[in-house]
Amino acid sequence: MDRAAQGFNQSDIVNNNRLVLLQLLCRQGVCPRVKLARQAGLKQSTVTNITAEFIRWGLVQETGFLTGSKGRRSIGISLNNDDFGILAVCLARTWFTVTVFNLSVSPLEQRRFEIPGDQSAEETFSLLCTAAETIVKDHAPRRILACGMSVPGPYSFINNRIALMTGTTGWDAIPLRNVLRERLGIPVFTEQDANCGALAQYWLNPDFYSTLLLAYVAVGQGVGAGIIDSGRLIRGGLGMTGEIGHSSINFEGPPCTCGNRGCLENYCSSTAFTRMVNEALQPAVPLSFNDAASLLRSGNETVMALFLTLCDRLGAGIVNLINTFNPNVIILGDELTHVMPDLMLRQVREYVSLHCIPELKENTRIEKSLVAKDSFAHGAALTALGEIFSHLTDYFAPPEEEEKEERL
Amino acid sequence: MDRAAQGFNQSDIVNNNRLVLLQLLCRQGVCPRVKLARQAGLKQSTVTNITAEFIRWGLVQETGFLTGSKGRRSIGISLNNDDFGILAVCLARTWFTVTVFNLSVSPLEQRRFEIPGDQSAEETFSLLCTAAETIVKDHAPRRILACGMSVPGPYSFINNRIALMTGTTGWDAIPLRNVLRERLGIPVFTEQDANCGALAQYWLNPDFYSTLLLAYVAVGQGVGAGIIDSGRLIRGGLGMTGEIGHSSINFEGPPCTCGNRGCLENYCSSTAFTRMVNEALQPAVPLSFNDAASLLRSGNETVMALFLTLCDRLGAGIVNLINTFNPNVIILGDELTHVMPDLMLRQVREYVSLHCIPELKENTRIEKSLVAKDSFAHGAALTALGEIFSHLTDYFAPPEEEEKEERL
DNA sequence: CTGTATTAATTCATTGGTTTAATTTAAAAG
DNA sequence: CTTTTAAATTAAACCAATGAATTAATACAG
Repeated sequence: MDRAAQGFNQSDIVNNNRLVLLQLLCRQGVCPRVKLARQAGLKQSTVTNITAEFIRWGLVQETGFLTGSKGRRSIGISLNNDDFGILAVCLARTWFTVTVFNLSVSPLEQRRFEIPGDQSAEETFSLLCTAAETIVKDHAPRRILACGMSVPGPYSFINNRIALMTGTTGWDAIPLRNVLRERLGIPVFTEQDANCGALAQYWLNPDFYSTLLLAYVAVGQGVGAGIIDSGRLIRGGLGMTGEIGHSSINFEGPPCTCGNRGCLENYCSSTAFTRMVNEALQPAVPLSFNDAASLLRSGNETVMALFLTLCDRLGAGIVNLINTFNPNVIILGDELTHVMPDLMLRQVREYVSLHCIPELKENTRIEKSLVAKDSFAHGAALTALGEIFSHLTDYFAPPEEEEKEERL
Repeated sequence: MDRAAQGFNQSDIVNNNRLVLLQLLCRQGVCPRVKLARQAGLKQSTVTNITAEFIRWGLVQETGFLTGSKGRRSIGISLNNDDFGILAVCLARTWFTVTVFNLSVSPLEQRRFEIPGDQSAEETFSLLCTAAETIVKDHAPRRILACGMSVPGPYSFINNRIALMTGTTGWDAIPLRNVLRERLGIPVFTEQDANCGALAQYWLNPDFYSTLLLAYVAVGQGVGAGIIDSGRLIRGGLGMTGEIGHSSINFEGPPCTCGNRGCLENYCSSTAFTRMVNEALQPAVPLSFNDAASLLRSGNETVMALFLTLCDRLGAGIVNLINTFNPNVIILGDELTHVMPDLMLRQVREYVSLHCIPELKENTRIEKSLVAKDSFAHGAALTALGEIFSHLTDYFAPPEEEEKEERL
């Protein structure tokens, strides 16, 4: 028995129907009203009513006629991608980006900043705020409605701080969301990177539109997963669902800082890769991740062997993920997958096909990102967009004021 | 961005509101209309309208006055537990039960049948059908609205057959649901046992009413989990979410029939326990699970040591579950947990507290079943009840016919 | 070139639900 | 005994989706 959330009233209907139409428009770009009606399961007259309101608000535009079919020509409508925008902030451990997107989640401009190793969290955050402010100003008069922010690792939703940002310090003390909102003067929404990745894959790849369960696995300095079940992110009790980096693939394995043994992250993250390469090659000066990645790409046999073993361990983690969630699709992303994506994919698929329950394996596609190269920023934008679409009256003039003005 | 399922219309409102009220009634038993209105977020007049309809249908009854408060005395209403019922069929590997429940999911009568080892699936199923038919007839004139069925292991929702019933054979060929529906003449709904367990815990323990993420772990001949996220079962692509028995806690562990190595089930299931006890004690005649369990209860030191290790392995699986799902509550159930529940609980909690990310651990309660002893049957009943509540007009006369009759 | 079938979009009265506000009922408090 | 408080009901108001009729534009058959 699924739980019915709460009692509905008529405003819930219209809010839901507005959301449905906007989501369809966001995915499809230009599209006639009939098509929207069919896809939403609504009547054409209802769609006419709702879109008329959107057009009054300036949120949606008629883009001209669409030809090709037999009967009366249809009028294409689409989200207003000229006057509005969304800011996406993507915070990683060694860099951050600020990106302005239009409402169809196409990037208009991205600015990237490296984070030097000796920079404090406060300094970085201050630069980040300035970068965000600047790019918003530079895009005037485009109205940036809200800001979405992708943060690495689990993010505590209780106090709006980053909870466990492994590999960096000082971020725990910064109330990211509140400060940024203050500086920008627009609502700010935060989501952890793996969830952003999952959102980007789910919403931006038409193939996955009706996927029942999609998992995005971010293989970076840690390993995290974002999981979307029937179109909804699974968040769990504290919003920390998907911390698979600290699930164990060997209960007798080496101890991890988290208290567990044999954590997946210790076998297959960019950190682990760098560590293993350094241990194997014993270079005079320790190699960075990029150095190790270059060696791998250049075909160094020792590094290659390490990488393949790493992929097998990742495969073990993925098998557990499949047995636990029964996803239709798993998408591998983040730093480590970008080094040799096809090799990794082949090796992981191979391991999975040998170790997974056949029935589950056959129904699980394992892919690299097939759409947005920059999943985290796209997902951050989608996070903000979802909030906007769900609370339209916070962003667009409620009709009663308009009526008053018309009488003057 | 959460996906809006589809366009809503007014009938969706009323269907949802009916469902909300029935779920509240099911949980709370007798309760006045005002309370329902407050909890559902609806106005009193709406509740009056909807309950009036329920009373016309005979689905709900007024039970008399409730006193105590200051103003006008309120009228208690509750589900009609006299005239209607639900049949729950619970199929395990060595036994099955048929149980008649009332609409508040209290068991009225249960009949249990053992399955001899040499009995074929067809024979068992035939006996099961007869038992179901008989108990329904014996409860006439109570109208049994539908039948819910709990089946062991993952159940393929594609062709309504049991897909992977480990430890037994022959079940794959039986279209359980269709045959049983034919025999009983009422709708039949199937759900796998771990999901039934999760449903029972979620709906029948008031403490868990607003739990964001609840996991029920069935430690029986295999290990399976049922996971409820925001009141909805997570099902995955094939309805096989929660097959954690075949997630690995040691990628170099012993091979499993599923193709993987070091599967959780091989360390901590009732099957594994029996096997380990036999290997350790080398008795002349192999011990059954019940024999092994008796030895454990009697304090046999060898068996006790094996059991504690088993609990540690289960703990490793639970830690992975916590890191993967971030549940608020984990409930341990099924066969193996019933042997020495408190000892198991203590040992698992201990392992978890030593191996889990502190922040997650502190926010996860680990419990044994605190309500229904017979979680699977209760969950089967809840499965059927949910279907009834969601499709009321299939079970109760639509109003237009009544109006015609009244005119005569 | 004309007529017909087809399809898209709009308009407006209707429908069917929730809600507002007023009313009735009844117990407790002063 | 009156007043206050609260539950339940009732009837009118309200509001979003809908159905039916209308307008508009196109392809295609003859």
